[in-house]
Amino acid sequence: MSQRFNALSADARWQRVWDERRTFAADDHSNKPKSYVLEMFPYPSGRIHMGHVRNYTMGDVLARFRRMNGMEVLHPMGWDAFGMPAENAAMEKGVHPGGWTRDNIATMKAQLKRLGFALDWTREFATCDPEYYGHEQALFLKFYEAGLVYRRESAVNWDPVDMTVLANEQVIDGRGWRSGALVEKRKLNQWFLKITAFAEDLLSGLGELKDWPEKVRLMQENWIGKSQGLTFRFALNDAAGTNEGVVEVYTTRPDTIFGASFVAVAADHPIAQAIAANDAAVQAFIEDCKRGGTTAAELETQEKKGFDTGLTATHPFDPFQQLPVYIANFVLMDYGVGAVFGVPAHDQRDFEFATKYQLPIRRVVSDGAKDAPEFDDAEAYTGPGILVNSHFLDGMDVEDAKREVITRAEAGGWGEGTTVFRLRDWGISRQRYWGTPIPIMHCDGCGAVPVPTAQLPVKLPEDVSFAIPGNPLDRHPTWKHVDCPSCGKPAVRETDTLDTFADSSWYFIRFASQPDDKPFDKAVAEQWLPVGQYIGGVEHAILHLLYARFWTRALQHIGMLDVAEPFAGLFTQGMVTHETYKSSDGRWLSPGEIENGIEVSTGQPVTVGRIEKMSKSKKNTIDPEPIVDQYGADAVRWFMLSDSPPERDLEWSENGIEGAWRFIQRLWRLVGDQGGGDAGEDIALRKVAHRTVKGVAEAIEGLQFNKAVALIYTLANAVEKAQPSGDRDAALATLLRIVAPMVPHLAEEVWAARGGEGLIADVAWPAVDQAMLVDDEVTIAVQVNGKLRDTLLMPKGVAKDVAEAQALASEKVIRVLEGKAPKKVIVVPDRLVNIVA
RNA sequence: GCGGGUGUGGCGGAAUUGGUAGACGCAGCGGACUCAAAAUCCGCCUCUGGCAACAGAUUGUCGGUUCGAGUCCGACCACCCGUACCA
Repeated sequence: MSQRFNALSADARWQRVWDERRTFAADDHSNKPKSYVLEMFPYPSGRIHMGHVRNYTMGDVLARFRRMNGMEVLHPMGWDAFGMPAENAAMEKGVHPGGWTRDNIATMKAQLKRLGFALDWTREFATCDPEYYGHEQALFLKFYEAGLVYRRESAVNWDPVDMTVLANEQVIDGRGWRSGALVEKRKLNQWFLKITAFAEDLLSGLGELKDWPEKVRLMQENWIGKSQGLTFRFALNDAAGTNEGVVEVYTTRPDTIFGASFVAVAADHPIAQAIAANDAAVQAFIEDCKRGGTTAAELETQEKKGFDTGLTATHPFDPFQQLPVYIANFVLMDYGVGAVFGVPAHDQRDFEFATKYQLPIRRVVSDGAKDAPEFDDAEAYTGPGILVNSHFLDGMDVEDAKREVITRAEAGGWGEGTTVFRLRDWGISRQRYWGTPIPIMHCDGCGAVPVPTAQLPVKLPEDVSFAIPGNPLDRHPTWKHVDCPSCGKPAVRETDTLDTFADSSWYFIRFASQPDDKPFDKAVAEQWLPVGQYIGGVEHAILHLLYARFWTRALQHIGMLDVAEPFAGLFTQGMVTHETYKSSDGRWLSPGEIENGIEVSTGQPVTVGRIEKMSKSKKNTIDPEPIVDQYGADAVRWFMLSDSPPERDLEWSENGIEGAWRFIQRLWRLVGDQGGGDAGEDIALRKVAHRTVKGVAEAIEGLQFNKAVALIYTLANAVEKAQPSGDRDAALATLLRIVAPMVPHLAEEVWAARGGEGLIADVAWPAVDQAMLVDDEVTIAVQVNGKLRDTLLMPKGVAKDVAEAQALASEKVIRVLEGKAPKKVIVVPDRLVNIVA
């Protein structure tokens, strides 16, 4: 074997062999135990970035490891190919979104191939393939039949200059990103999926996902946001005291009802709308509420504004107390019933509102220190406590008081205890071209009519223009004009397309089974599902993962698939980061524009900024492809796995990849060594080898690749230092196998050179001899008052009193004790002795 | 604003889940080999004081529980992710 590992030739050779032999094509009919390893499929943005490399390397190591452990592994790849960037490219460069996307896919596929991932490319598809989105349309119609789809008005960001809907991302500081116009909310009729029908199931299902990160389950739980509260009605009166009907409110704090000082309704609440009909001032205020975008962060942080309607609401427990009714910009029509009562002393938002409009602030829950009705603290008290100034509730704790108010409201017939979820139905309408057409037609006579299944897929027209803003489907001359399948009269197609989250809500099912005539085959898909290990960025912790969970449950609900949870195991990996650089005049600079701290083009010194996520805007990206050219796939893979724990950020560094490359070469020299055939024993080395095998296996299964790497270094170090022996030869053979999932090209090359049979990709993971894992000696720490003073080498399992006696006999201990008698001695077997003096 | 997370040497991190803090790697320093360099190999490497033995300090900050805290509890600080039309 040559002195150096020639990565470039080895990479190409083995990638070709794996391709030709279809080594990683999963067999639906295998009788081996099945394992589905999946990484979140990429959006074809142009080129592979380091985040992809890291994500797919992790999944690849696990997939290869499971193959070596006798499993039939499904490890597929495809493309999340619909989305806004393709339309942006179309507008900026005059290309077709489809062509742009296809080109990107070709580039990125070639780049992925060069990293030697053990992927089943036979199952590849892109979500923009009509074969895929046609089946998605079929699923949409199944959901429609099952009553899980409906249409209603909902607000979008509206750019009044470009006359177009903007994504939240396209609103910058309240203005449209192209026109610069102030964005406003506008209501459109849009399609929704009834995810709230599954709120309870999606919540309780989290309990079964024990192989999900706790943080993701928590985030989803809070997102679904189940709360118990009271829905009740205030009698509504005008200024003259005449009854004007009722206003219904929802609250999670019925206990604080005696602290109420106002009622607030949303700007689009029917009461607000009714008053506005003949009051210009109210109308103006409601118009004012429409300013700005639709994001929660914007709504929550904007200035709290209210408009006093002049109406009052009668307190249900006190007919003499009248609460002013406001229209407020912070009340959302989408949550609860679109109206709340304000308790300034015990809700921070209400507190700010009351302060601004000089409404009473009355304490009704004691914080333990104060209980007078006058409230003079700087902020609301929202903690637990005992009710005060609340008539019959006085003396109760918060929970008891909630129950008491609900009981009385129900008895009095003016309210009921209700469960409300924060989760809102999934708005799936997008006023855009590059997405799955929603397979509905609108007929004047018949209303919304589903496209007949035989007419699927509803394909996107190719001849579209992006010269002007707005949805090209809407202004296409012919595409939307059809005959109603029900009555035959002229009708129009729905021109909204589906949210791309719909595409990614079932792609993992299509990977498992992809017949031509239906979205998937139930029995085949169920063989693979749920996905055993799903890996991707934590930024998807809520939306994508919740939508996919919902979609799967909806399929189960309509009997198409008997799987409740799509992803049994989830792992969220960290980002790849890099230093940022700025020129002397404040421009971002890419690493390539700098040499030795000097900007090459100007000769000016460069400022090194913070380490941040690689992004085009900060110019701190490193293109993986030239790195692979220079160092080979294995070095890149090794670097991606080393050092940083996978769930944390990984800082890309030149030193890091250099170090990985050096280790690859060292490994090559080491495992390339044929060994001397020496029969001698080296029990210590044998122990290290077996421990390493066990430790690496556990680390890979636990996706703790940095630990696996550290263990492999330890074994490599031990083998290098060892004298020739049969155990050394065995350790080398072991080392080769355990690095195979991480550096597969090098491993195949050595395996072949050493005359190994077949591919190392198909070889079994080494067996562990349990006897090699036990130690007969242990090092015991000796502490005085918890401070380490000495260590003792003792036989494993030594009796407590022996350990104690030896510890007390230690010279160092005697010196520290200075003749004082120990008060107490704590002995932890095989671990430590702590002398309390 | 709200929800979630992270914080340990010069750097990335490890720590048997309450029991010897700093494994392993990177960088650095010293040495070997070489005419020289690269590569490789050997050694040192948390900080402070000390020639050393050794002593003291140290896991974002402050406080608490415990024989013993990186790990548990409370308060705070900084940064990151998400916030429903970016994917």
